[in-house]
Amino acid sequence: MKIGELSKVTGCSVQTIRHYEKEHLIASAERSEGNFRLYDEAAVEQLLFIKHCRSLDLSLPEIRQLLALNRSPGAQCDDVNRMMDRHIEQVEARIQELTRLNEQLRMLRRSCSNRRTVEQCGILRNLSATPVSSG
Amino acid sequence: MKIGELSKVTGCSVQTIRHYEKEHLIASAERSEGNFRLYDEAAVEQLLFIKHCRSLDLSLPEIRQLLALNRSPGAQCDDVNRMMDRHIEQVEARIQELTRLNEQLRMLRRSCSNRRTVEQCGILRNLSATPVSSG
DNA sequence: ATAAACTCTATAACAACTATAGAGTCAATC
DNA sequence: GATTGACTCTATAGTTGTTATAGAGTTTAT
Ligand SMILES: [Zn+2]
Ligand SMILES: [Zn+2]
Ligand SMILES: [Zn+2]
Ligand SMILES: [Zn+2]
Repeated sequence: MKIGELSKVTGCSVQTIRHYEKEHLIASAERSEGNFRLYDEAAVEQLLFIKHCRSLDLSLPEIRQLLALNRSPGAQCDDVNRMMDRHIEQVEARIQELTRLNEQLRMLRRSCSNRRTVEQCGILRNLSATPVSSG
Repeated sequence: MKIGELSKVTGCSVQTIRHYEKEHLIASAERSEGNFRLYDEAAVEQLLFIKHCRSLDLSLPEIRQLLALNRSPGAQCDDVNRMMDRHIEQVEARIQELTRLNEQLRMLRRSCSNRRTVEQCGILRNLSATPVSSG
């Protein structure tokens, strides 16, 4: 299987696959006589694993760590858990941050009722005022 | 006022201020005899405006647009409103996305109860399985 | 005169891709 | 056998909003 087919099968772009190889998320593929990368089913599996992780916003270094653990099946999985906990924390922190932001944005948006000139625009006036101290 | 003082007063780093100048968010500062940038109170105001916008996650192009509108006080402020609406939409979309993500992460996290070996780790097993189709 | 603290420009790094350019490979057609 | 088209290769730059350098120049104080 050449890289184009792997791309179709997995839904990862060709460049992304090459990028993952350069970043050592997948092993360097064997090459054909004409220097084309060649892949097998194992590559499909691994790429889908990576894609799944990415869909959960895990970073490439985090995924690299998970892949390494996956390769040493005897190890304890405390490391995996710690990583997941930290990652979940960060996601939740980001949600809180965006939620606070959203409230401020909606409040700001309410301060303009269209059809005004910029001069009287509550949005711009509020943006010009000293920002709300936000931690 | 030189750039270091402006930085202290506004809380923007020196590099950030130079960056904003390059990106035309603030006008090119006048220079001293020794080629140092010189600022006045208006620069402080404008930088605080930008900082306030950034704290709301408005992008630099968006801020550039707001600043331009601010400079033409006769214009209608429909543009401002449209931008804010779009921005709010995006923030809310991101919140939803992260919330869904968070649920999946927590579910995944529950599939491992520590002290197991990686081989039996529910997290890694689930990550290896075909991802949940997520729109 | 010299040192410390500041400023200048230009450039690279960050994350995770995406998009080019320019060259090479392969299969099929004429 | 030459040409076309689809594919692949490497290398490089762009995305976003900073942050961090390097190496040089300026100002202020001692
Ligand atoms: Zn993470
Ligand atoms: Zn308005
Ligand atoms: Zn926006
Ligand atoms: Zn586990």
